[in-house]
Amino acid sequence: MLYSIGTVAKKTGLSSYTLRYYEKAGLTPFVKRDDHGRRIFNDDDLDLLALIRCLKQTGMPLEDIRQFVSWCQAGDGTLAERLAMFQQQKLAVEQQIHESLLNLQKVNHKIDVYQRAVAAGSEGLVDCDSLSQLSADELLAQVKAYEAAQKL
Amino acid sequence: MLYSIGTVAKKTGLSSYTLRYYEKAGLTPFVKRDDHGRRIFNDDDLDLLALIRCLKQTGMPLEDIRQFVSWCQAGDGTLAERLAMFQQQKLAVEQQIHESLLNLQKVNHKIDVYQRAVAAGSEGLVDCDSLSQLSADELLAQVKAYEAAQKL
DNA sequence: ATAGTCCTTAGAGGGGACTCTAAGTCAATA
DNA sequence: TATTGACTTAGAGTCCCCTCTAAGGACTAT
Repeated sequence: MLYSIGTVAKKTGLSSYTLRYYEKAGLTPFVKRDDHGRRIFNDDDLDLLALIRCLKQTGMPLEDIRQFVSWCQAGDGTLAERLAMFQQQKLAVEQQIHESLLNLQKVNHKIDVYQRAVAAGSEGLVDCDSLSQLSADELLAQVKAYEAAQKL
Repeated sequence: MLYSIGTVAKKTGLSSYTLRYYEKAGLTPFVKRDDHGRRIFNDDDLDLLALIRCLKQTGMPLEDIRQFVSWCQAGDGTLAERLAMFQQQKLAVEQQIHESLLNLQKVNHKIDVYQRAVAAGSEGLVDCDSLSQLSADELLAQVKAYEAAQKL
């Protein structure tokens, strides 16, 4: 299957502006053109776009993604570099999850505090910073409950 | 205890530039001055800064944080708003964790693919997109192992 | 007493990632 | 045939969040 930029924009959630911007930034050198100079995307391109999207979501700068794509273009000689990149990105994502869990904990504590404050009618009546930490198990139980709810 | 802006910068990891920028943006109207006009932070201020940092980490725009701080300044009449804000932010953080777990899964899959490719010497020899999804339990086991390693 | 360090202010500069405008081409439809 | 709509390009503008500069004042150590 072949797709125009507009179709790809709808399918990926990236605007056509963004898709052209990505091309200019060297992220999508693989996209071909038709005989009128218009971009045509195929299914492999969509897969790679999805991967680019994933990497961007994990906080990787466009420049690093560009590097990765150019390694892909360069062929099998760059397999080790690509593996190393993903291994590093794995650490980054794990770190993000770690921080998000800590943030969730703080936010949950605040919800608890404010619920009691609303009930009491005043913030002064509740202990606002006795941050009774949840255990790792309790945190994981929260994540698990959430995932169950989402059928992840 | 009282602290100068430089001390606070070291303690919080926010630069003194950033601390002044936050004040200009209305995030820290609570910070007092000494008789030379220099900012002096107390321990409550550090607590609030830590909270601001947490909210920012969860992706909240500075403008929304400013709103929250002004609710705090306004007193008990705004408790419900603050509770609602944290409840909404809880959903945001849970969503972030959800996405991070999916990203971790994709990255892990890529690591697997590239490890096999490196072993085989070519990308062409391995199935690159049979994304054999991990179960939620396996994902959680990963998070748990990571947390155990970090003594969270 | 002189350098160094810290602070103040207003305002300019920068980076990342878009987001859009303007002017033009092309193909299909009423 | 005329218009609509999707596409092209280069380049300007925007948004968020800093990050720094310049010019100057005050304290601290040598």
